[in-house]
Amino acid sequence: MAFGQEAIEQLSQELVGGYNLNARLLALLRRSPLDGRGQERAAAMSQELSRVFMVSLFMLSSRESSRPVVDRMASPAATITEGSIDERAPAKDMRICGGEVAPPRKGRENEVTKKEITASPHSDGYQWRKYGQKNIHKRKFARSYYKCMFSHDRGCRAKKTVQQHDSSSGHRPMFQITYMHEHKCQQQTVPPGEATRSGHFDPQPQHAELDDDTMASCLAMVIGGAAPAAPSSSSLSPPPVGASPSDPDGGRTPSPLDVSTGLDMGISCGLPCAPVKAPSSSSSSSLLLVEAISSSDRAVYLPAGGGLSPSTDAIAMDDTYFPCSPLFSPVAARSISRSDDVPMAVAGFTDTTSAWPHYS
DNA sequence: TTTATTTGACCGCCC
DNA sequence: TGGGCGGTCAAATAA
Repeated sequence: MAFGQEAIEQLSQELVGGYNLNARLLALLRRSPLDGRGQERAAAMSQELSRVFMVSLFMLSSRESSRPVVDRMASPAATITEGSIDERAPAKDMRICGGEVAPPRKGRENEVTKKEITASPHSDGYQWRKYGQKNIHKRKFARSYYKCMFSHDRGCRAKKTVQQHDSSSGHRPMFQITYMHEHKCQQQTVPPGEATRSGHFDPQPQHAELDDDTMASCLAMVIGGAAPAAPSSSSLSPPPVGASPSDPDGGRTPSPLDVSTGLDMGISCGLPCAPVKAPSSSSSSSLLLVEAISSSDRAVYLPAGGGLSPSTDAIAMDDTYFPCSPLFSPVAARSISRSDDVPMAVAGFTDTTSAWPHYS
């Protein structure tokens, strides 16, 4: 599930290979006209690029989930929805419990409407109130219980439980969310940047699923250096607030990038490929690493429009950069500062000399 | 002072 | 029938 350093390096190597290959292909195509031999070489390079895609996707899928690549492309991102499940239906014998099949255990009269596995347990656009937490037998992490914020006012019975996977305690925690009862409160999804005091929702309710175009765009950006599809206008709005990964229960501790902190960084979060601004400080590196707020993952930010140049001089400090995390997960982002005296205040470029994504 | 979260206690289902 | 366990309540606590 979690990406180890070795896996990340493998994936990086694959993508670096794809990048170099594409550069050669581009150079070849610019040599016009292509003779027969040139066309053959271009076709071979294209095939190799396809292989890079497949290998990379396979690595992602085999480490992140057991779902087939194609399946996940139809419903990408780090959220795996199991669809409508009613525990009172015959399927109850196949309860999913940390990826294992557990024996059936009939619960209260709670109609399970959906289960999903996600890195951002609050990405559903609804406002919830936590009403309990319980250590579950043989589970490493406590289960949190939430009610719809309007359960009292509007009689909405919607509930959800959040259970962190035992195997996801490392770099990329994953959570199983179980929803019970449909919302009857006509609650509007929370608009970006509009945080409640509890901060108990994901500010980008719809971002949990990337459409195919976005996915393809991100892939194209990684492999070919093309600019990603323009994100929706809302992605350029001020940075909304995401829940902290270390606090899946939606604690009240403000996020370091809370809107109210007034940070002037152009860091957006939430939507896939939301742009960030490079820091004004000088750097010789080509890579902006940011840490995802909602998943504790780190996303890689690439320069918009031109892809990455082998030359680090090509990185303009005031350019806009787009995220493209290895999992293409639409995550909220906050910057990482290597400076001890200004923790998490400004985005920082790493010291890597590689012109290609490097994860640390 | 208000509101949300935490946490121990209690309740009910299941084995 | 009793114990184990998950779900919920509500007082205490924190922000």
